[in-house]
Amino acid sequence: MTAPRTLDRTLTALADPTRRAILQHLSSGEARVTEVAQPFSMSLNAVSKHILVLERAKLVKRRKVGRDHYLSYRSGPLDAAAKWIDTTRHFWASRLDTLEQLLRDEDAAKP
Amino acid sequence: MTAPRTLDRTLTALADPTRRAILQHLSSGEARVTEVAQPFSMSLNAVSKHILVLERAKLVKRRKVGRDHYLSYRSGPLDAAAKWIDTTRHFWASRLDTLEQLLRDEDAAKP
DNA sequence: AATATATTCAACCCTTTGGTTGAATGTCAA
DNA sequence: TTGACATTCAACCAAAGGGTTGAATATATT
Repeated sequence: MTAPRTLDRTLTALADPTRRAILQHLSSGEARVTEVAQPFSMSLNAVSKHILVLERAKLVKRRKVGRDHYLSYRSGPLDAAAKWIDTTRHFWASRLDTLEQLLRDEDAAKP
Repeated sequence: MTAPRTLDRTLTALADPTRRAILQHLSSGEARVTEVAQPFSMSLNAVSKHILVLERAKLVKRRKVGRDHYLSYRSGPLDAAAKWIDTTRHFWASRLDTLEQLLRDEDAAKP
């Protein structure tokens, strides 16, 4: 299972449009920090911070080559988050279904 | 499609263990604010605020009966988030696979 | 050696967030 | 009506988030 703190970090990282856009951009392959920052209207430093958040969440990996830092997308945490959400969702759905069934039965019993 | 702001709110709401626990609790049916707050070691007011966050994200619906507020879980946003994550994930996976394929081909072409 | 480039570090500034306490509001029950 | 209960509102606080600017570091280029 995914530790709660890990899930926190993953979801927090994903809960920001800039960071989602960064991941989007990295989906087509590695890119350097400056390249990743280029489309945004904020400072390079701001993007650098966003990248750090993604890195802490292990959604992005960094490979340093000389002065260049190559960033790449890592699928692990997103897979884990998807799995968590999905199992939780299904679990809840079945619980709610059961409840509904129960209420329906109770209704049907009323003559 | 889910509006970005909506997705932000959903993910932000989920990125907190207290709020996830609240949803967990609501999965077994409606509950009043005090009931929901009972298991936590924080003040009722703090929980009330968390509920508000869940409500803004439409993950929780409130039904007032006299002085009691009955809270219930709504599946919509979680379904949407799951769908978003999943399609994004698959899209990226295919992109990365394609890239890998490309590199493999290029490698194979080298005599 | 001097300069330009890629990136982070550090300090600062707002705003938001997650928590507190105390008072206010609305409803039920004696 | 008086008092207990369920809930929010309001003010406050400390910490975190997202942004800025300017300096520092490390590597390339000339």
